Amino acid sequence: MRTTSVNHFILETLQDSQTHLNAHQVYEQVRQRLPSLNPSTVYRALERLALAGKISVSDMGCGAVVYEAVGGCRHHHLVCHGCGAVITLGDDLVRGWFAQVEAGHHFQVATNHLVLFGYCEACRQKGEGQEQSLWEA
Amino acid sequence: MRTTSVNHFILETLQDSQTHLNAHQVYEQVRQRLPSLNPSTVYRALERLALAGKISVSDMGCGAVVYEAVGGCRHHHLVCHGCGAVITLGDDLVRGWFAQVEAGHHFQVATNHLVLFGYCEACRQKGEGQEQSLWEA
DNA sequence: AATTATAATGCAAATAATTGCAATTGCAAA
DNA sequence: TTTGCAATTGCAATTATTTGCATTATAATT
Ligand SMILES: [Zn+2]
Ligand SMILES: [Zn+2]
Ligand SMILES: [Zn+2]
Ligand SMILES: [Zn+2]
Repeated sequence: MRTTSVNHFILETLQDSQTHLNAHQVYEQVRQRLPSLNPSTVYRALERLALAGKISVSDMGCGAVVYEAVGGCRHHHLVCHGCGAVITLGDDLVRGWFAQVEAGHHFQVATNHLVLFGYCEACRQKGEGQEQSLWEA
Repeated sequence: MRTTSVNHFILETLQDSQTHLNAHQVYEQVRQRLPSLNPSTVYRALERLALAGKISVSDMGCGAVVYEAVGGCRHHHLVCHGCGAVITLGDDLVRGWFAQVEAGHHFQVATNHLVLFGYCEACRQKGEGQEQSLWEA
């Protein structure tokens, strides 16, 4: 990966924001410094940075895929299908399990920002996620 | 969820194919029985079936999201970034870990087809996934 | 500094997926 | 059955993302 200004600015933007940004948000930020920037350049740079392990790429149910800088303390998330709540999961529990998977399958896991969907306590009590239908087997 | 023919045919298509199909493939299949079918109807029906837990939705790195019927024996996958190899992971190891996550966070995990990316043994030996850059901290 | 090979970019076009809205349909209550 | 409501659909427009190709820029080599 070459040291282009786009790579640099995107990484800087994600590191500074410390949150999940979608491609358009990254584009708008970086465009302030590189006015001639093209959206497809951003998509390609994001893909590059992700493959290099410098950022994470995740579908968190927000319509567009979101990106985040992968810093010293990794983390993961639980996202509620009912209310959209995002719970952060430390890396300890995840790393340990990944190690098990790796050991059992001769495979090196690179996923650096796992997102699991489900239902939070509040939504579960409201009955969310209990959809039934006439089709049940 | 109502018992519409679209819901029925989509579910049947996915159950019969026993593989991962993308939205366009599902559309083509079902359209043979419902010629006036519209793609957006398929997307919406797929979303519905997924929310009801009858099918899984996953990005397996094929460009388009893929869907699969969730049958009796659940499974998950490891996908190699280097060569695209897809390794199937039984549900036992996954279910156990999900239970841990659920217990620790008052959250009911609904993810029914987990996909982890990484590098297979062969690609690891070829040096894939070892990309370095001039930027290393 | 000039040359070369290849990675990165811009642009336009293609593909994938979502959304608003009016018309239709399934389902259940009357 | 008939009626009424809400879920579902088609269609067009919008948004999100990818891709082909010609051009430009980076970094190594001469
Ligand atoms: Zn995060
Ligand atoms: Zn919730
Ligand atoms: Zn599968
Ligand atoms: Zn591989």
